[in-house]
Amino acid sequence: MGWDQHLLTWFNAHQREMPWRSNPLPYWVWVSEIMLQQTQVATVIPYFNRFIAQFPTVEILAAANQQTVLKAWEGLGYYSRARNLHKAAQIVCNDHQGQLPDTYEGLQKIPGIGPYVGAAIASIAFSQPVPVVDGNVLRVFSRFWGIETDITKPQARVVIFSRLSPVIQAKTASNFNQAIMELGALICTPKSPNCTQCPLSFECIAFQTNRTTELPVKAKKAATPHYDIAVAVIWKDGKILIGKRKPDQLLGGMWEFPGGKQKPNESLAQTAEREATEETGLEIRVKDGFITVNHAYTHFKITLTAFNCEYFAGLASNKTTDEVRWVDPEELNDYPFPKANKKVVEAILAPKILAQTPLFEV
DNA sequence: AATACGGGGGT
DNA sequence: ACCCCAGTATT
Repeated sequence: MGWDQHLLTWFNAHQREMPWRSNPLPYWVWVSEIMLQQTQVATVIPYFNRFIAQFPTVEILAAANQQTVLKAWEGLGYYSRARNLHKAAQIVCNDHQGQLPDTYEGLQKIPGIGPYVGAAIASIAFSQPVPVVDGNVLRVFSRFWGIETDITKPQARVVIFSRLSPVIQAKTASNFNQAIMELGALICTPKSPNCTQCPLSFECIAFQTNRTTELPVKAKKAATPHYDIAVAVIWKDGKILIGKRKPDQLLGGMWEFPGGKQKPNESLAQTAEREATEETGLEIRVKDGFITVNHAYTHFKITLTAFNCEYFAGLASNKTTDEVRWVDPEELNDYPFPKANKKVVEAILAPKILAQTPLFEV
């Protein structure tokens, strides 16, 4: 029996339940695979269930507005995935009669679908014998075949894709691809792989030569910089000013409080006032800071401090954002906020019990 | 080929 | 702290 058969047998016995596995409709596979990019299964499951309940078909997704889709994506990150999925749904409905292309090449013409998702949909939804090459696959086969190509280099994908292509078969393409990824997630883990339970260990070069800690070869990432950020929660007649970030940038289409990076020789309160004026044209004055949030993005880290601010003068304008809007505090949860700003929203809305002093002593 | 792009979980 | 995660688009 070949190693691929051992893999499939193991998968039949050990695969996890996932909502999109119960019924691999192309639309479900599509949505799940977009969500699963750089995101663990456990994180995706609740988002997937809510998303399918809210947008049960590609037509309903296409008809939704982008803000609704971003709100459904709120907290999941990589928001270009949501913007591309929404745009792609409209393309599929307008140009493809609501049907996804059913080939590896055709799928990759759809926005947001690259080599991985193209192969995943082609194999899982359409039984095409195309191998997926994700982070799990790179790790599993670097070890299994003793490949020493740095898996952060594009070349590693080419090498492993071409070696898997003659192995994968149409009849079992869906399970074959999912089995490798499941093996990578459950057994052939980055640290301390569970080789004693691995169905491929009998032929695994890394295991047989005791090199599982040396493979895969992977270049280290540079340390990310840290920035101090101040944001202004500007109050006027009981409303708060928020801005919508421009599309196709970091956190595009999401809402935020005006603010930015602290400059040298500047207090955080001064940062909040300067940035708020630069971004909105308003004249404001900081009253008090009320929360500090630490947050890590992909390429940098921030410490964000939020200040309650008093409005003095000016007409709010969208100098650096797509749109600015005065909203009631109770309306804040209707808007999609990225994580760090969401924590500021929660602090605004939280009852300030601890800050209150008793009205009278007994 | 290199870089930008979120956020959560594991060690 | 650092690494990793069912990657893609852009340069």
